[in-house]
Amino acid sequence: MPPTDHRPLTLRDVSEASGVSEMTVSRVLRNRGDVSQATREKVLEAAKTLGYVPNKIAGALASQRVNLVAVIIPSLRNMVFPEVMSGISQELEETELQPVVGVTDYLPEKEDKVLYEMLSWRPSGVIIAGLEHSDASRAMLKASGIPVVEIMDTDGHPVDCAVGISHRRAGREMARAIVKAGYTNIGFMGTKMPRDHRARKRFEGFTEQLAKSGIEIMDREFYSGGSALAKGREMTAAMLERTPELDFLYYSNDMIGAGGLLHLLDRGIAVPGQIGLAGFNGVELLDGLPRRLATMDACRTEIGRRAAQIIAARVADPAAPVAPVVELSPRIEYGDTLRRR
Amino acid sequence: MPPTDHRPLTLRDVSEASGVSEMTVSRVLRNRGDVSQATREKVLEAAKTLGYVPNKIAGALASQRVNLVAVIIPSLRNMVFPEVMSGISQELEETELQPVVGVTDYLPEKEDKVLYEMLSWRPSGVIIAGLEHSDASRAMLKASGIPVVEIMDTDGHPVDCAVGISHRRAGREMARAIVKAGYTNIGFMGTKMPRDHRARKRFEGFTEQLAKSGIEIMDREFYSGGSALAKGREMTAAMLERTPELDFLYYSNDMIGAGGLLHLLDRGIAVPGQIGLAGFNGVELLDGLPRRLATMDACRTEIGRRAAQIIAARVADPAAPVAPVVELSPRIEYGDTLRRR
DNA sequence: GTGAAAGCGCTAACAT
DNA sequence: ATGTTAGCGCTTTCAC
Repeated sequence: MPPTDHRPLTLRDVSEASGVSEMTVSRVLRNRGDVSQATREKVLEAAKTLGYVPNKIAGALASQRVNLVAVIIPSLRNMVFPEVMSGISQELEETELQPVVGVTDYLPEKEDKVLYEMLSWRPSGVIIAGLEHSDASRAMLKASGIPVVEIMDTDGHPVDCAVGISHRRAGREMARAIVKAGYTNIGFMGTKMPRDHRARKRFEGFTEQLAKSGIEIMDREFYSGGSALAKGREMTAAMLERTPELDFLYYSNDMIGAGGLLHLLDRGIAVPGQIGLAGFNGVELLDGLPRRLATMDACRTEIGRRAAQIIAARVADPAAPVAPVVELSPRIEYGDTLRRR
Repeated sequence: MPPTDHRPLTLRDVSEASGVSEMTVSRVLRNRGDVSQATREKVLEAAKTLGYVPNKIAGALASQRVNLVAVIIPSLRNMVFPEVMSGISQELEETELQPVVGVTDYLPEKEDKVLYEMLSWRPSGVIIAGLEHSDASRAMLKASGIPVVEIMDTDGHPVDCAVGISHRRAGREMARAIVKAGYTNIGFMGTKMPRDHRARKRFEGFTEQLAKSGIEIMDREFYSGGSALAKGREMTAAMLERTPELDFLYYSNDMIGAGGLLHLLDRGIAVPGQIGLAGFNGVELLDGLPRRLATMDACRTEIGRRAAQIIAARVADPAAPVAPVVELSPRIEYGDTLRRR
């Protein structure tokens, strides 16, 4: 076997193999312009037998167009983001655009880096989680001149436009429902992530609203690392030990809430009679637990869809009108752990 | 405000702003070659104040190098894959390489499309889930001339090389452990996914090994869609109704296994005394359930790491020696649902 | 319906 | 240490 030095095939190779000019080959491969049926077939045939794969790098440089949409999210391990991704993919499937994911691990420095990296590929648009970004990132986004949609959160000022829910409001509404249901001794558990602005805003909205009813959180605890389910169990056990008079536990996510629920059931504590529970996200994952945890849907797929729609519309027509902020309205799902009044 | 027509900045702009040749600007921005401290600072200053972001498309075309590694997986919604991704990211973090994800939804046609799409960006390597690909995909991978690592599975013949576990063996080993523990009336539950070759291979290995002990599966059921936990519950209930003499249930993944476990506990059935259970994957997610489900770790992070290492090594030195197949050895985790003999 | 020429924004290779 | 030249593989534009 000859030492096949792997020079990738070029348009020229297809051109020579088919006896058609590079230009016409290019037209056939992109379905652009009029090409006779005869030449079209010759070209396709040649391209296929050679195994030609077009070079998008050269194409993008020449055409100044890149069909990529940069999607920048904090993590893939929190089910929320894959679900947003699905919404985005579904919507972009109908277009020429393709999502490309970058992960920041909730680190602003990494966000800067990932964003810079992605922008250097000159994508057609950016979808980025959250409204809190470094000055450097905001500057890059503004200077990029491409459509930018900030997702998940609407409490703040987008660079370009935003699609999400108000986490502050979500926290307030949950507080209202809990107070209305007659609970007064309330504990909070969440993740120890100062960078998780959305969890923070929910917490703030929650405590503010409680304050309006003259209620203050009786106990709180934050965790990091490990299995959320197990942590929910442990934290709940510890908190009830410490503060036995609690009658409601609000969790910053459904997984730790589920852990808490399992602990209470193990202990034979009446839910929601003796102690009520609520989480956040509405993860389908948990359907199938002995009780359905009260929660609030974060509208993940819908957010992805809407964001993708905006990008697609702006790519199709840069002058397309865009609402600066699209705020979706999640509803409380009472499930079986928050009594209704 | 003048109608800022957004021509993105080029090297030339930085060159003019700093009074340094384009070539030297390029050198500074890439930390290549000797540049005096003075010019370096001038250039960095100019680039920063202008907000210049290099154009990787042009860079890649000129240098014929693209620091991207294509990672092609069936789904992001199955936690297995984000975990593999983490392993890959961790490992690539130390290099210049960057992972780019493509999702196939377990559809061969989509795999062809995604692969073609990614290869057209001329990545430095490909990491792709599974060993089963269309002829078209195998041909593309071979012709690409770049390192290709097929992951997750080692039962078959890789195009280039593979890192994973033998799912057939995993199925056999679980069968052996179950038989050894004295269970004989065995049921199986899994996903209705003819495309999930790894689940299929586990099932095949499982039944083959049982056959050697003269045991045949007594009942089986496959589901699709919906929450795995809930489905596990339902299927388990239905199966025990139908075939009450079952004393062991083997699930193709931990989520449905967990659903089954919750059902049995609700019903007050002794686990693993009356009925034993086992799943597959070793998802940390589930730590915190009332019992730890017997399972087998799929070595997800490790697989990602190893695959990334291979790509990185081959990019650094194309002649680097590579083992054609790296087979990791998952161990049975007995947990609390499979008695030990 | 098809082709030829110019150039997209960078970097390799070679000056100086 | 810095600059010059010639492309990378395509697409745009214009000519036929």
